[in-house]
Amino acid sequence: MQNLTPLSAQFVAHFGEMGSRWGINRTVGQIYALIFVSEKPLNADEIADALEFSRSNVSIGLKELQSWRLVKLRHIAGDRREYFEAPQDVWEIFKNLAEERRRREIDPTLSMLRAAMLETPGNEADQYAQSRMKQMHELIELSSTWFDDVQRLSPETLARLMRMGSSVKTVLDMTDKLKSVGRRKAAGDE
Amino acid sequence: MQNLTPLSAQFVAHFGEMGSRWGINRTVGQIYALIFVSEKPLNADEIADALEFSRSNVSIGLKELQSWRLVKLRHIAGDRREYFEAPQDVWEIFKNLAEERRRREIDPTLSMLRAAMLETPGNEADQYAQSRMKQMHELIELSSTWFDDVQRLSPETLARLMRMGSSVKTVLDMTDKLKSVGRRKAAGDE
DNA sequence: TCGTATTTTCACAAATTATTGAAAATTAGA
DNA sequence: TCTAATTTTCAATAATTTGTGAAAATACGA
Repeated sequence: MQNLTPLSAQFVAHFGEMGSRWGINRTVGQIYALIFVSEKPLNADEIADALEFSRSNVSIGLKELQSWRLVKLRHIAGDRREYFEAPQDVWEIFKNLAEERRRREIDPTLSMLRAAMLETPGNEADQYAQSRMKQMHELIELSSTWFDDVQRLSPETLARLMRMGSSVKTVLDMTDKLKSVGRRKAAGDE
Repeated sequence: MQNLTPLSAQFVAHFGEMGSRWGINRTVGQIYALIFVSEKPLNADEIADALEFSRSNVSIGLKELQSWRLVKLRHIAGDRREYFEAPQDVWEIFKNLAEERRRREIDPTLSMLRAAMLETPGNEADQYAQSRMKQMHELIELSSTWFDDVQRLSPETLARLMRMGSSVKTVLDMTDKLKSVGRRKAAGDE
């Protein structure tokens, strides 16, 4: 790799290797890694040059990264070329990625399952199959609306929640107790 | 697909199509779907038969699913063949999957980043690159220890937490207030 | 509008991954 | 140990995905 320090080269190579596990390809992984660690935005030629990929390959890779919202297009005054950079805030990156994955990997399944819920099972086996699909549907629905909610929290709140770890349970229990007291004060049990 | 009701056939086909997005292949996706909606455990021949795959392909697919901990091997009395089933509890499935993904898709990156943190940056660009890697490392570390913690919660507690959605913030704030009162009572500020 | 810098598309070649049938290995009883 | 049922491996081929260079399209300033 042209011009890369060992530190960056290692990072780029790792992203290349992991790319396929992450559902992007080697090239795309490397391009992203390069952009991520670069202080200033890069143009396609710089990337092709640094990674020794063909210009067209870089073009396709950048399209792919844009579709994942992993890179942002930037224009630099007095330069016609398109420059790319990764968002500064890693939380933003995380959220974009999660959203995009959800859109591609989860939502289609959710609608398939919703449709399956509406069918009338034809026999005993079908009835079981549908009940399994229902369980899956509920789990996915729950976790994805939860994700929606959490996503709306500020990075600070989110980080706070995470640092809290499993002690959320204690808080949850505490809240329950308070709520039940409130309920008892206000009216009878439901 | 041999013997499958339209409902199951649709489900199986969907998992086949989504497979590649999820990092497994079409065959593996379909095999899993079939096992998931089946009331009783299935053996490899039944699967090959139902999906019209070669026996060897099914064997490879089942190995793959076992490595993901998505299917469990079961033996049936008086039958030498190996039978496979999916865990009953969808939360268990979710957790297994998440754990396995983490092991394969996140942990290797975490160690690469840890190693990168130890290097001494050679120049200004390297210094920036390392700071970016540090940001990434912190984010991943935080979310994965959080995941460890949350995973230890019972399915009920977890479901409760999720249903709570964004109102966790309120609870968090409340807790902070209580804690700060406690601190003030006990000693001075830190 | 033209000319040029830049990006994108596309057909093909290369590489990788999936699938198969047959052969080999394993397993459990007789 | 031998036999038969069952599972796994493997080499071949098929299918899919990735990467390239050249050509086409686009965008912008003169």
